[in-house]
Amino acid sequence: MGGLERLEEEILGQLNPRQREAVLDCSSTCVVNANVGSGKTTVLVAKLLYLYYMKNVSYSQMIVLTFTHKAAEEIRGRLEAREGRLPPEQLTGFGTFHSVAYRLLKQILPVEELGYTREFTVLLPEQELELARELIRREGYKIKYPARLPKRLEAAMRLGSQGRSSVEGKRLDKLQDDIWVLAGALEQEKKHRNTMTFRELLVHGETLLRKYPITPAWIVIDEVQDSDGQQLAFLDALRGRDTRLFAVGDPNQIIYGWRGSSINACFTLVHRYGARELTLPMNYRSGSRILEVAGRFKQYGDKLAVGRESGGQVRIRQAYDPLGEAYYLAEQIRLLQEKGVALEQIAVFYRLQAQGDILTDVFSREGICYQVVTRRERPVGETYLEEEGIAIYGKESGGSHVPSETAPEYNDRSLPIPSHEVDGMRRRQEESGSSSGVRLMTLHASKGLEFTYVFIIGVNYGLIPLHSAGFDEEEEERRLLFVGITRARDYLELSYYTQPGIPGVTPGESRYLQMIPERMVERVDITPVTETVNFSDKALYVEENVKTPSNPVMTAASALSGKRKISRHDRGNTAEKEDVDVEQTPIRRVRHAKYGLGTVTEESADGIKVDFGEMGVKSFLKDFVILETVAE
DNA sequence: CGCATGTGGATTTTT
DNA sequence: TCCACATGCG
Repeated sequence: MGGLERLEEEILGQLNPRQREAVLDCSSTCVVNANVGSGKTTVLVAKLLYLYYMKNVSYSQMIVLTFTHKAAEEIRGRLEAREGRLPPEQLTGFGTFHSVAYRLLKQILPVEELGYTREFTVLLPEQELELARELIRREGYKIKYPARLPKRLEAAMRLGSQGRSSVEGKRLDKLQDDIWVLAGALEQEKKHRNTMTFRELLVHGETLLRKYPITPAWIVIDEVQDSDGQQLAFLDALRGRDTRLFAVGDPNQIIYGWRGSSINACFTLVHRYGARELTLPMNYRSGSRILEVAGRFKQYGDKLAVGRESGGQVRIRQAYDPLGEAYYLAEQIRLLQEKGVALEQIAVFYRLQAQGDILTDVFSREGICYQVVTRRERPVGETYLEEEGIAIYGKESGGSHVPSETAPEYNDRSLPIPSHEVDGMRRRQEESGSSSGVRLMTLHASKGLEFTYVFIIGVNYGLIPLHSAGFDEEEEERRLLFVGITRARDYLELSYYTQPGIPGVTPGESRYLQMIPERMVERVDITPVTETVNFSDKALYVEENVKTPSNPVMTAASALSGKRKISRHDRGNTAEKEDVDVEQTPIRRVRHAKYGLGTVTEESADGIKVDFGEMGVKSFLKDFVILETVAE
């Protein structure tokens, strides 16, 4: 008895009262609203331990669902840190929605009923598209908007045959092409080839679970706020009569509404199952100033309780344009680095991936070590699937059965690493000191991470919130900024462009920045480091910039150490300089890899027109073209 | 074929 | 708001 009590104390001892309440909860459905930094994963793992030791629920009777492999690994890792290594057969219910569905279909559910065999494979999105193109070629389907095939096909598949009849003949269907026929044929073809997409893992899993229910004792879900309709339906089918459901999430961090259903999954669960709702208050990992600012963007639940202890700084800064911003950041980062700050403790967030390009460009030239945090261009899903032993279409599944540790080697298929990343890595190796580099990422990618210094750039109207964001999306944009802000531990800097040079982006600060009371922030107007150059010519720019000693501006480093040397510059002066520079446009000769030598005839903020003589006059987007400036 | 007109989609990312 | 693509007319 004493042993059991000691064990309970060991599991619950580290928790605060609210966390403890969540772990002890035994309602049939419980939704925990976990604020940022409230110890969500700690609670989740404690819950699993508590169920195992105190409630005698074996791990194989639990289904533990996450959205990403990373999250699944973290939970398993923390559990195993306490439990020692657990045999995989006990953990078949642990993993992402998709991997759990996969295992059920492989091992328990009668897939034959749906026209599949146990040897089915998973069809990756690109492969499905390839299959569709093959069908178009083979059957001679006429499909309009070839460039939009992925989206149109997805819509057609989602709506299915019902969607077809409901849309047929109406305005939506006036294109009169074979997209519906293609969708049907593709469905057949996938069954014929014994393969299913990620989505179909859940769809088919749901269908079969409804007919052949399994009854786990507990279902535990991490980050519920991210689930879409299909995942909730799968969950509903997975849940037996006596299954208890424990879901943890944060409605303030719904930033993926655009790819799932627009309804909030937390609210859906509460309505559908009459769930008990609990709230975990925030721990003060961020400085109170930063929390105060974050509170302006919080939409659900209690106001953030702000402790009295000071700490954490928030600054709002004006930047000239994206290039000037990049050089400013390079400077700031160098100063922080000189102060001994580890580069991986510094992060820059932006709204669009394209905004990262100019940063990588400038950082490379300036010798700043960086790392772009993206998942997009790499076959991460594939890598993980292979590690989990999930059979992928077109690759030899080493036998009819489930995962074995013989993972075949197809690493040669991995996509090429973008060159800027190679640069970053090379620099990383050269500089023996820092192991990684400054983190550059979209606000979306920042979710779940934490840094000492955070710079959020381009907080202009038209970027944050994004210009095309409608009324519904607007709230999500606000949550996106909330997520970004709450990643900062000690220092947060928000900046906007006065000359964004991006279509649809208004000069000047976003309405969101005006939502922050002045008393919470310091405002800084910094004379752009870049004001003296025609920003179209990056190469030229660098040369001039290197020669120019940098302005004595207030830096993030000095701000934190208390030394303040703000230099506010006279605006009239700045405007004059700008005028002068815009007018001087020297004749420039450039070289293009394909068209050879040419003369620049016209140039705007993001476009450039070059006369290549016999090859003709070509227009390029500056972001994509590589032009070498030729000296005369 | 060239041109005018209309329409729908744009950005964020995981499995 | 702007851009790419489809369609229809001359």
